[in-house]
Amino acid sequence: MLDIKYIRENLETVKNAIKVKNVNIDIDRLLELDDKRRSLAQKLEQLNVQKKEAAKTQNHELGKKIKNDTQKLEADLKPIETEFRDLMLLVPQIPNKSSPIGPDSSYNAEIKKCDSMPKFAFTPKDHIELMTKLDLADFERGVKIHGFRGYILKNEAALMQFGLMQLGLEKMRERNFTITVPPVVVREEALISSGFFPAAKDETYILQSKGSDDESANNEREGKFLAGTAEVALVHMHSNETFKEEDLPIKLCGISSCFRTEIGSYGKDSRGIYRINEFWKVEQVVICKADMEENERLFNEMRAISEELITDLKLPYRVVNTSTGDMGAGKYMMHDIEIWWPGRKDWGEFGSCSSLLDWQARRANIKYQAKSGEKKHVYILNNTMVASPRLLGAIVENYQQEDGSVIVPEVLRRFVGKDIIS
RNA sequence: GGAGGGGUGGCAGAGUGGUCGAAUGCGGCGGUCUUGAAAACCGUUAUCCCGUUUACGGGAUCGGGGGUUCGAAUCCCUUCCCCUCCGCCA
Repeated sequence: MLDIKYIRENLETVKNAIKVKNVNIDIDRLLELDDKRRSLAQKLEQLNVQKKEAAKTQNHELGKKIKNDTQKLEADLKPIETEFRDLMLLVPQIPNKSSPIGPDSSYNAEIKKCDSMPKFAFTPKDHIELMTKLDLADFERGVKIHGFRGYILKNEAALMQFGLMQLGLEKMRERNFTITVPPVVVREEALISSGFFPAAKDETYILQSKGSDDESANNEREGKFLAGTAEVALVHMHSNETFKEEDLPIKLCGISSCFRTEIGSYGKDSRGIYRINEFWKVEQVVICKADMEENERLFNEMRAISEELITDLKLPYRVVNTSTGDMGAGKYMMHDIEIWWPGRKDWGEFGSCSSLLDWQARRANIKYQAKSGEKKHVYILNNTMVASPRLLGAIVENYQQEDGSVIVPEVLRRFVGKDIIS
């Protein structure tokens, strides 16, 4: 969310952001609603003054009339407020100037690439074939249980997955992140705070809470949702809180299962473990003061942690500066780290490092008291630490040998108990 | 799943229809006293919004939403959360 005052005063900037981010929102309608709501609110305030007077003198006649007028005005105001609020949630963050402008990922710009790319003396197989043959994954039975995009991770793959998570956690601990295991079943508020709702509602699993047989009892009940990332919890956990500047930055790490419907990408990556409905993730979220230099410093720091992990795993990777249309409405800037998958013969996303500035903080109402005394919204950043089993696919494809066996990366051997899977 | 109690300012805690944005205590800030500090005493101390704009005016807020009433922290409905007891269960 942006400040409505900022929107009013920087209309061209906001309109441009809407354009380059490919967001569908009628900004003129928003401004019209803003005018209406402010003028109605003023009238209501005046009526309230009169109401107080009438109540003091116990003037029933006048009071009734004022009450009537108030109710009429309120009835007018309510739908305006609702529509205003709904539109406000769709206004995107103004993107960083360095981000390439373009509607989709084809405009992403490579800004860094590792030194050496792998060379194979044979034609590398993809992870589906490798994992199936080595009994590391069972896709057929996974589908039997879950349906389309189902999978079962098995044997060394299962061990490696939690080894990877553990490696990520060790890096988080070294850097004094607070390690958490937050809820993945979340209320709607949490998804609005973190910015996933209303835009990404399609991608979120909804749970029926209780009393589902009894419609009358269920209508008012709060529905619950399955979070697509621990970011949801890590952002919302501090909603309606005010930090002291000296306590920032707050560095949080969340371990969680993640759930995504992948509606809208039915045709994409329909096999394997690249795009699935449930996976595990270790996520970083950092809350800092509203300062661009601090924001950039932390952004680079967070990205470097991910790069360090990939370097430990000796995987070929690159970093791309994500284009405005691909980064998501709330983001100020986003760098994707991509790993080369020799079997797929393509770069595959490992994770995204993002800064949203105060866009989430305004939704979640997270502030800090600056040393100067004034209260400001915090800046919030997030980055993937480990996402698995996707990462396993990249490992298997890169560490395969001609006979179909897979070497276990050195840093993972202590979790798997062997050097080679065959 | 059943029965009951409760959500009030930074914290504790009064207030059950008007005089309440809210007693009192603690904490915070400023001052008096003191060589300094403590104690004591005096004063002050919520957030948000709108308009005017250095001091200003007004409004909203007692978990959230709705209702009753001339008037709601207070009454009613609903929802969220916390606590106690019983039951069930990992």
